[in-house]
Amino acid sequence: MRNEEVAAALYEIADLLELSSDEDRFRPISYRRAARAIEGLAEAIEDLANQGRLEQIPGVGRGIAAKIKQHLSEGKIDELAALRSRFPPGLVDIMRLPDVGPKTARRLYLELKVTNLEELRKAAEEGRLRRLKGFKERSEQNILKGIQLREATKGRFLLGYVLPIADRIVEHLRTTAPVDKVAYGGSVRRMKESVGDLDILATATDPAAVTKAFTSMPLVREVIMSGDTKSTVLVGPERIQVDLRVLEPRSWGSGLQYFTGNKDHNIKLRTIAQKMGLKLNEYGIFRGEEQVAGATEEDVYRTLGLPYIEPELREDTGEIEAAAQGALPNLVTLADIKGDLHTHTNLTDGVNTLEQMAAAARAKGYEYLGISDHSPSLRVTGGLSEEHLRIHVAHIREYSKRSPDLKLLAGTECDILGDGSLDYPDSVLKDLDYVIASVHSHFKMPEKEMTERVVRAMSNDHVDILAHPTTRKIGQRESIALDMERIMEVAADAGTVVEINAYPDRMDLNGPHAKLAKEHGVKLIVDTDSHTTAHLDFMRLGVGSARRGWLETSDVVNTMSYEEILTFFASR
DNA sequence: GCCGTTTTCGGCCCGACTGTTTTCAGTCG
Repeated sequence: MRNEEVAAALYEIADLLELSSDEDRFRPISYRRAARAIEGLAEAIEDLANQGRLEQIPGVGRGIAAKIKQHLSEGKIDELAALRSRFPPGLVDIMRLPDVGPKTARRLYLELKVTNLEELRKAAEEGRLRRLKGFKERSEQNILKGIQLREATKGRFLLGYVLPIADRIVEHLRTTAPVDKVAYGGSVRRMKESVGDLDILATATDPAAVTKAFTSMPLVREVIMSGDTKSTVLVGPERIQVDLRVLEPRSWGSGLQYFTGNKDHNIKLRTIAQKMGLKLNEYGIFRGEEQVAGATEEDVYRTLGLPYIEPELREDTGEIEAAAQGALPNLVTLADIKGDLHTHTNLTDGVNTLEQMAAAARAKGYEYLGISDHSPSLRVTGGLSEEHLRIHVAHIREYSKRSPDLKLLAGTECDILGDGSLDYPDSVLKDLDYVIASVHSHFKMPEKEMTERVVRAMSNDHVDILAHPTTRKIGQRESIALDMERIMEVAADAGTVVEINAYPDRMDLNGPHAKLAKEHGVKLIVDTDSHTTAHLDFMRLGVGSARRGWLETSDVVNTMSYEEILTFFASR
């Protein structure tokens, strides 16, 4: 599947078109729409191209189809190459800073000769930005803050992006290399929402052959080092660092444990070993020279007097103590999830129809799917008017009635307006199966005001779920200023369900916040915020966050059956 | 560049907010 690669090229064309002031402002929109549709395809773009079906993709017409074909056959697109030659490559990075768009990026380039983030930082630090018309000291500070935020996540990648790559590499080695066992470790295995690199572990009798298979994978862009048991490569257009360690079978468990981390968790385990007169390292647990454990992770933990600790808990935030007391949670799993309640259709900013979304949910084996399209104030999403919502709801109910297996719930993702009021009147909200409320505007309110705003929304009796509470976008936008303790207190009091939004750049709430919610007795829901059928797969990421938050099935409302969850919302 | 029960041309992504503005351009969703 080269879908992501094609989508990336189209996104880049869109970015560069925006920088060209002489361009039609609708062209970038068209390219982005096509790129999103291609990302969401279940089929391989190559197959569609071969079958002459590219123009069946929504948003792909003759022009874009031709460019896709050129990309697939020649590995380049003439228009993209031409656009690239017009601007320095760093300009797109500048354009992606918060509060900076194409116009500002272009001016910074033309008027200050700034061509990348580093030069921009220098210009801001030297106070040169404020010389520009419309810029003051405040704008300089904002830009510096934006660069800082970007750097904090520099070289880090979204779990939602890396996890499929990890799966592919593991699968590739399993099928093409002489490995006995192979798995990924590191922060990916702990389901951290952003990860710096990828660790692959394997056992094999012929380590050199595994290393060779690893370094010659099609995905590899550069081989950094390649030894007998340890090698490092960079993969994909983002050049993500992937390390491979080939272990002896008797060290499989200890190696996997060691490379899963995190560091603090490992240090604590080694301390425990030490106190027992043992030594723990990546090769096993040793008493003197003698290896006493290491073949499996269970083996390692058991030898230290502990039950197995799930990877998502290994952050040294109390899991080792809980394990010692036999008080580890029985974590929720992906298989426990019976439905997804935060999804969009093409009536607002989703790509697929209601019927397509339902079919995809059915294919996942869900009992139910909730449709929650946007409310009117989110104009660009085509937020539904009251009248359109009523028609939509009727359509959803009619589908559900005809469907014996998968049931649909009619909901909304209703905007929380600046004053904490909701974007639909109560008379509309009361007729829905459930109501999701969320913040999409006025992000920069001070904490007190913002907290009161969200509290007011939660206090509306019709609001069932608070979606993506912090509204952060990883590496792009800071969390809004919220008193999270207060939010959780109010949620517990009002019975508001709080969402773990599994969309890769949101992952909101994150694990620690989810844990906080649980400690307040708040119920949570794991939702994908799907805008295409393919996005339903994000559930796995959200469940990862739930597990990082120590959540059990009883904490997560979409582990309930259809009847149970209907009753649950109706009784609130 | 795409698209079509208002259409093969002319709309589409509009309105609010922000910061710096003196009347608004740029950004965001």
